[in-house]
Amino acid sequence: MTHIETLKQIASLGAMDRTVKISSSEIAEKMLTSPQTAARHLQSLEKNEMIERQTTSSGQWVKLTGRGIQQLEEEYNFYKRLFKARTPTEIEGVVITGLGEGKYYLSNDGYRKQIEEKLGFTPFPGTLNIKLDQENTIIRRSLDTRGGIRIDGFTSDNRTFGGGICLPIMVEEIRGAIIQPERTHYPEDIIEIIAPINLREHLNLKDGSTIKIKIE
Amino acid sequence: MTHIETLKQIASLGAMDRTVKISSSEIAEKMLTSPQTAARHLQSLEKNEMIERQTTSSGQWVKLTGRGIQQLEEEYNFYKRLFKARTPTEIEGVVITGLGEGKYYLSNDGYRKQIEEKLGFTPFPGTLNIKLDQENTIIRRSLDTRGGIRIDGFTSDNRTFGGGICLPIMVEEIRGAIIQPERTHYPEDIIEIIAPINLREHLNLKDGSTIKIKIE
DNA sequence: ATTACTAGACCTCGAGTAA
DNA sequence: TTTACTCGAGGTCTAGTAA
Repeated sequence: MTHIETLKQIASLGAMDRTVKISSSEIAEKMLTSPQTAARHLQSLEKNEMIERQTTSSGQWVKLTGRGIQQLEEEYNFYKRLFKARTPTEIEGVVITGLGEGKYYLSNDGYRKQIEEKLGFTPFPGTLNIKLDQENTIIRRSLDTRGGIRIDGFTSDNRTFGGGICLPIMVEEIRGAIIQPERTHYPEDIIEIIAPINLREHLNLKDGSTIKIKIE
Repeated sequence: MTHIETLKQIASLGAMDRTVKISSSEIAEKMLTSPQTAARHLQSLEKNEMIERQTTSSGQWVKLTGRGIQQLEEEYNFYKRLFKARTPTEIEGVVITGLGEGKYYLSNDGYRKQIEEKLGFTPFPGTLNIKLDQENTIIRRSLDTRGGIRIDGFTSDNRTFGGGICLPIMVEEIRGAIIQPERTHYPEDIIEIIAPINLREHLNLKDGSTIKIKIE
C-alpha cells in the first residue's frame, strides 16, 4: 500500500516546499478516519521514504522527500495523459484507391473475430484509403503515441498473419477505426479505415473526395 | 473504498470513451493482484455506479459512467492545483509606511507562538507595508485561491483577536510571509509582510523603494 | 480461458493505554 | 493535547470450487 491519499493530504498542506507542522488528528479529520490510522500511515510513508519527519510530543514536522514528490508527479502525469488523449482531433484527407489487400485480410476470420471483440463491430470486407496532406501527416505521427487497440498476429494454414494497431474514429456519425499494420511500412501519408459498412458507397465517395475523420 | 486504482486502469484502457472488453485477470496483472480481487473491485465499482458493464462467460464489456469520469477528473484537478500552486510567482510594489498596528499584534504572544509554530520563524515585531500597482493587484487576488496557512483567532484579556491567513514568501533570500487579517478589509492593493528580521533596516528600504517578493 | 461465490488467512482499523 | 503501541473486531485478500 502506498497510502497515496495520505500523501496527497500532506502535500496539500504545503509539505512539498517546506517542513510543515501537522498532527495525526488533523490529517485524520480531512481523511475521515481515526488519528491512529493517520499516524500509522505517516509512519509507513516515512519508512518508505516518501516523507521525512521529526515527531515531538506536540505534533510532528513533515516534509515530502524527492521520492514522495515524484510519486505525486507520476499520478499527475497519468491523469494528464488520460485526459489529453481524450481531446478529439480531426484529420482530413482525400479518398484514393488502395491495393485491394484490405478485402483479403478482413475476410480472414482471425482478424474479423478480433475486430468484433476489440472494436465492437463486424468490419465491412474492404478498407477506405485516405491520403493526408503534409499538415495532417504531422498530426498522424502524434497518434502513434495515443496508444491504440492491438490486433494480434497469428498463424493459420501455414501462413503468418501480422499484427497491427487500431485507432477508433468517427466518420460522419459512423463508428470506424484507422488500421495500421505493424510490419508493412505503408507510406506515412496514407491511412486505411475500416467500418461496419461500405463507406465509399454509403457516403457516396469517389477518388479525390475530401473526408474528415474524428479521432475518438 | 473507492477503488480509484482499478478505475484508473479501466480508464487507461479507453473505457471513458467507449465500451471495452476486458477480463479481470488482465486488470489484476496490471495492478499486481489476483483476478478475484480485480473482479471484486469491478463489482464494487458497478455497484457504486462508476462503471456500467455486461459480464459474459468470456470476459466483460465495461464503460465508465459520467460519475466514474467525474471521479477521475476530480483527482486530476487536485493534482493540477497542487502543482500549479507550486510555480513560484513574483509580485512587485513600493514600500509605504503603514499604521503601525503590526508591531502591536506581533508583540502579542498568541500570534507570535502561532507564527513560530506554523511558519517556522519568530517574527520581527513590525510589518513591512507594500503598495502594489494595478497589474500586481490582479496577481494578488489569485493568491487567495492558493490557500495559505491559517492563523487562528483567540480571546485574551477580554479582547478578541481575529484570525488571518499567511502566505509564505521570499524577499531577497529572506523567508517571510504575507499576512492577511481575516476581518479588517485592508485596501486590496496593500499587503503586509512579516519576516524574522527588520526588512526595512536590513534591506535599506525607504518609502518609495521598489521591492520584489516571490510567492513560495 | 472466463465470472461468481465461499472460506479461511491475513491485514487494516480504531478504542484503549502509556508516556 | 500529542505520538506510539497493543489487541480484538471487521474487512479484504487469495485459493478453491462451480458453472
